[in-house]
Amino acid sequence: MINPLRGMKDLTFEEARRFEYIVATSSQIARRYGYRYIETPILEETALFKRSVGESSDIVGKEMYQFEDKGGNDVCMRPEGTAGVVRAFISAKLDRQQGKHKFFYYGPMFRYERPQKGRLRQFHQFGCESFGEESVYEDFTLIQMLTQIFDALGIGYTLQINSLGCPTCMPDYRTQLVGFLEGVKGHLCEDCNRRITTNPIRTLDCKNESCQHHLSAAPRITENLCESCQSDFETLQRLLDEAGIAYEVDSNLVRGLDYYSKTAFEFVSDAIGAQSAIAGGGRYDRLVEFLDGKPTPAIGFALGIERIMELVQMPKAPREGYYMGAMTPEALSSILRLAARKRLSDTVTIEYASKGFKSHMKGADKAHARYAVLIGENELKDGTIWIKDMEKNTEETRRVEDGDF
RNA sequence: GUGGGUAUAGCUCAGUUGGUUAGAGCACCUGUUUGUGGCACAGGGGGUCGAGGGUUCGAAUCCCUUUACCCACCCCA
Repeated sequence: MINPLRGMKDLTFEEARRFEYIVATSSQIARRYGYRYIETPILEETALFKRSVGESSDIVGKEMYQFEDKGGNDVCMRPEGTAGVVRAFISAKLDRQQGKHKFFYYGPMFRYERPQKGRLRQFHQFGCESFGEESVYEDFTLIQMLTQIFDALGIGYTLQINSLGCPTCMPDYRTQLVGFLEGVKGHLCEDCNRRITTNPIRTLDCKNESCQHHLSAAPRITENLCESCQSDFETLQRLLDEAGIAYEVDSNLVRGLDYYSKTAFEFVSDAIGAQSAIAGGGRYDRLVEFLDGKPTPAIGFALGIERIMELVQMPKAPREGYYMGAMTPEALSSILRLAARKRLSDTVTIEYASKGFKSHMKGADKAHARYAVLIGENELKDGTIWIKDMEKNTEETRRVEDGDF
């Protein structure tokens, strides 16, 4: 027997239903905020991710499905969605227009990690990217949209926010932080020592307790923001307060991808194990430029569909459509004709085998059909069908007219 | 990459100090007189006990090896 590869899963039945429901609910809400669907390739040039996600990140450093294709190209299965959308934005030359563009997407992402609860090698994200909007009101709106999505899905969460600064204030802060880190480097773990040169900000969210202890006195980005960043961060908090959206400021919240600046946020659940982030995002005003586009402010988020599948409150599936069956073999051709007609507008399940009444009733129940439609000898003779509403428990015999009933 | 745990029916799991043809619940199929689903009752199909080797008269059970999965570290949505 051939099993799926490690860290890859089939979704069927109830799981597939959850998946569809999350995508449908999220898409519907995103559309209300002006987002439109975008589909980008799963396979991209490796350079795209190296330049956007960042070579210092673990994702690019050790988790990518990277290989050479038959044409000798260095390619990668996308490990996240933003890079591809930004690349598509630039490829379509939308960066040369002045307008605002909002896109949503969903689909598989690939990271070669050790699987565990809430972490697969092929997993799915739903995401939104907003281009051309500089205002912090957009940051707020995006967060608001996420709360609306989670509320619609019946999911509880904690919202954490931070500001990562911008090219004006970040370099100074970074220098300050490196200075501090050099002073305590003897007490920090191996990873953090490496990060001092590769990506010092990442030390802040090191999970090592000893590191956290020694980093507690580290300078905080939120206390070293430039005027513009500071004022935007304050505005964001005021807007959230006014909207009644609860949040925590976590100055150690550092997104794992290098491209974020200013607003960064994360939605966390305490009900799904160690992999608790259910959505994350932030502003990436410099990314379009890094990928050779014209400077364009942008902000986005992604949510992890599999993680949310464990939390979503599903509405009860109603009985739907028709179950049709014959109680005498001669009636099957009538069943087929009627089914074809009904299928122009409704879901129809056909039982090809001629069976007893009770057996058909069981079949209709199992098919979760709203209506059971049967033809026996009497009905065939009279040109009628017998139909029962499985929910209301009402039944009648109807005449077939114009091939329909 | 590092730890720990678990592998018995489609699913969730029992299986006593090694002892006859390996069990339960759920699910599935067929019946309970050719006309009423969910309920009940009766019957049925389905397992080389993850794989390989060893100890033994005898192994699901003890020992070794191996693989897969799960959880945690790490990473992140």
